[in-house]
Parts: sequence; C-alpha cells; structure tokens
Amino acid sequence: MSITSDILRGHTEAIILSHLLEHDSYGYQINKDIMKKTNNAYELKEATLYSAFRRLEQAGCIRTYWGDETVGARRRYYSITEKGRKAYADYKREWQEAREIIDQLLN
Amino acid sequence: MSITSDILRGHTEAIILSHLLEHDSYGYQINKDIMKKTNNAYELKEATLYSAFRRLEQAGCIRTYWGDETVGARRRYYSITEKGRKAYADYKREWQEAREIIDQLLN
DNA sequence: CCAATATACCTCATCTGTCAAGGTAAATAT
DNA sequence: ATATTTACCTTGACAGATGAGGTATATTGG
Repeated sequence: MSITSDILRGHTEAIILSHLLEHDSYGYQINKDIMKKTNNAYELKEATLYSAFRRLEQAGCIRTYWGDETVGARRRYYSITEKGRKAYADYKREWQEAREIIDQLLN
Repeated sequence: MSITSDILRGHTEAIILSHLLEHDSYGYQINKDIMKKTNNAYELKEATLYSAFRRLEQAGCIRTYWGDETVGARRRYYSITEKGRKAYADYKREWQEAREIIDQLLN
C-alpha cells in the first residue's frame, strides 16, 4: 500500500458503510473490493477491518448474520441499519468539510 | 471545532510546514492563523501543536530560535529547513493521492 | 488599582484507531 | 500430498491527539 495509515485513519468506518450501502457483504469480500476499487493503492488490514466491524455493530450501525454456505468457508455477513445510513451521511458530510479545510491549509 | 480529530490526524505536520513556507512564525501565531483561515472550523490543540513541533524538529524539518522581543512574552520562532520543504512536498502529494482514494471509496 | 483576559510558552497521562503477528478451519489448485 | 486461497478471529504494542494541568508577562475594563 502506498498511503500511510494516519491519513486514512478515521475513514475506515465510512468506507465500510459505503460498501454496505450497495449490498450486504462479508469481511473478506469487502477487503478485496477496496483493493480492487483503488487499484491496490489501499488495503485495509484485517485487524483494522474487524475492529471497525466491532465498533460499528456496537454503535448499532450494522447487523450481522451467518451465511448459509453449504460449501466453502463460512461467511459472516454484515448489513447496514437505518442508523448506519444516517451515520454514513454524517461521515460523508464531515469528509467533504475536512477535505476543503485541508485543501485550504495545504495551500 | 467541528471536524473530528481522527480525520485531521496525520495532517498536523503538513499544516505547520505549509505555514512556515510563507514565513517564520511561532506557535501561538500559527494556531491563530489556522483558526482564522478556516473560519474557526478547525483549531489545533496546543498539546497537538507542540508535540508536532518536537517531531518536526527531531526529523530536521524545522529549526527554532528565540525571538528578541524586549516587550511582551518571549516567542520561540520556527523556520522550515530544506528537508522540511521536501517533506512538505511529499505530504502534499500524499494528501492528493489520499483525497482521490477516499473520494472513490465514499460514494 | 486590581481582577480578568490575552499573549506565549510547556508537560504528562490517557485515549483511540491501526496493525504486526499470531491463530483456526475448510476448499481448491499443483 | 502440499501449497495456496478463502474465510474467520484475537492480542499486544505503537503513535498521534488531547484534556488537564502548569509558568510568566502584558493589557484592558471597571
């Protein structure tokens, strides 16, 4: 990965929620999606991902259920809740505001 | 302040370097400048500021000297070094890259 | 004149998100 | 048979941000 973690810090939850807005998914898949979407410029570390899942679930932003795979490894799916949608909207607004501020400060 | 610290995290040093590119300055002034530039949307906390100064100095990105005020409180001035200019260029490139990545992921 | 506020510096302990390193288990490819 | 891929997870350590505290001088309002 080329982007340092401190710059991406704080965006993990928003990135996850954004993915779940499209459709339910599971950890491994979300991780692959992010790498693909960014042409391997950014890879969420597993530990980071799972700790974000825990925070999001505890906050009521996502719900989880086990997939009914009869073949292959079991998958724990995540789906976004109504609260999660609101949280995402907030995150996004915040990001847009922060982006402008930083652009302004980094002349 | 309206922006959460985790989103700004990692940008402190770049913000300071950017200010020092224009002219030497001191802690208190840099802080005020940032608030003004952002219409009070963002305020660097003092502890954050001074710990960033320490990191920057240790990394050789800035040099410090005491002002010769004969009146008022003493001021410790900071000036950017050649290494600091290079570091700033790197920070800025990184920011632009990160901005695109996040924009891509938060849709 | 005196109290409050502003200028200006600093430190320490704590908090939080990230991540390296480790683990489990099943399926598939070589 | 063995290596790789899919898929999950935990623990401890690290680093930047910050609340809370401190020092000292100058200015301003009542």
